[in-house]
Amino acid sequence: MATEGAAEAQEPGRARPGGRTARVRAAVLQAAGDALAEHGFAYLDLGDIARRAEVGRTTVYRRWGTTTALVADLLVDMAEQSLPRTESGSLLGDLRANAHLVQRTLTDPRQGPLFKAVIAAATCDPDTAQALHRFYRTRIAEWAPCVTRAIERGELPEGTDPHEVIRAVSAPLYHRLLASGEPIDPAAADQAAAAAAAAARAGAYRLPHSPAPSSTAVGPAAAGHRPDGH
Amino acid sequence: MATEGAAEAQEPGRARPGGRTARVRAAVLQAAGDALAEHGFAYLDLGDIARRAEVGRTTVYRRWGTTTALVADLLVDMAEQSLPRTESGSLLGDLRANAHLVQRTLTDPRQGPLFKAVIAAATCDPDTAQALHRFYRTRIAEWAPCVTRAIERGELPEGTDPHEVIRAVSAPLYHRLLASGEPIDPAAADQAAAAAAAAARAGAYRLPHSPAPSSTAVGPAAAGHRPDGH
DNA sequence: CCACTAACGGGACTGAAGTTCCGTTAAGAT
DNA sequence: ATCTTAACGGAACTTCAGTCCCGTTAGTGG
Repeated sequence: MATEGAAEAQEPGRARPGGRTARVRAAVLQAAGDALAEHGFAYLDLGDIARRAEVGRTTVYRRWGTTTALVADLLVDMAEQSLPRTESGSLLGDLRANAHLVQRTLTDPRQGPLFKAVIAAATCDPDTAQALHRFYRTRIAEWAPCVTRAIERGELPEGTDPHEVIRAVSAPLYHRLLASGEPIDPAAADQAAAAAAAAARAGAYRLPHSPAPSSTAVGPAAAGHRPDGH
Repeated sequence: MATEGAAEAQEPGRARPGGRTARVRAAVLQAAGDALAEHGFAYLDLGDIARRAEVGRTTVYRRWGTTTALVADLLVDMAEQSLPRTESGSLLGDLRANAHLVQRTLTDPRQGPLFKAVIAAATCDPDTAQALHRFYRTRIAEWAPCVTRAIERGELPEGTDPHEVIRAVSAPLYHRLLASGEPIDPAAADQAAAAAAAAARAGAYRLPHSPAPSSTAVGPAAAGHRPDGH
């Protein structure tokens, strides 16, 4: 899935990735981001992208071919730009920082619509979906350490899945963005962080095959729910 | 905001909503659902819908005009079909039932892709987004009572927002469907339910202006998560 | 049951998305 | 510095989604 096959090896942009080719790619991805943020995925058209990027229409069709493939490449680009991450002393502090970062991103006039569009594109094409999953995997991995720290400090039960905790912070905010339509305000971010922290402390994110939490007396949620590894 | 204005009042299908018109709508919505589930929103085309529904191409264009408008109408239709809801005795039992219902829906070979497509469409058009929000509002409202019961039983703190708890159950599953790509299996459903229950017990979903939980300090989840031994 | 007209549907038309062709530009190798 | 050819880009061409026209069918009210 990851390494390019023989077919893709002869695609344009691989033999001479320097100078002009790189400039064209940057301009096109920039234009694609702008167009997606402005009009949404449905009204994305490659001719418009070419005009905005001031490159030949033919070039865009040859190198990317479809709108979903272009979005997939955009996601690869986005995954490479990682954000600086702050570190407070406590789990809740870190999760709140993460939640507020996501909150600001999703309400940003450019980023919010862009994320909506990118997710829409991913629902239409498996390769684009793969690219999106990778993007989130890298983003989540950047924040996982703060959960690992919390486990080491004894704030969370052994065997808690750090990635799952971080995803739990984002999930309600994305649900607002895409499904419920409820406002994505700082209060929502606080709530998301608090809920994830509480659930994590209660042992809701322990891996299925993790050691039983005998000494780490966690709340009633864990007591009632024995995660049957089936 | 919602009620139809003068402009929409003269749209086809309103003056004579009986017999043929209703049959055409049913056939078209059915065909639209099939097409969305099969190909995704990006490849949805109204000519194809007309062929599948065995109605005139012109009819589809006249009554709905755009793919997003058709999806919006489909969502109105989907909102009208409510699902039967079971009732166990406990909060966790009810939340797990809800989580498993969502899990089964999102992994269903037809429903899963359909929901993806419908959400993609909603990102591209405000009216469709409104229709989607309404759809979820009705679905969430159907399940909210079980949270209200839990509050009455003293399982959850006063002032807990029932809708928010139900949304918290769905959110991680939708995040898997649309963003992370992690599997949506029964274990994920259990986890989602357990996390929502734990967070709710800890008071994470109390309304901002709700009475301070001094006496209502609900049991061990709220108080007992303190890592005493840390 | 009949008249009226809302709504349907076939077919021609149009404009723009996407493809193909081929000459031009510049990246990378020697 | 020079050569090779990967990659770009203008322009003509093709295809088909979306529109328009107008005759036909069938709800609805009298």
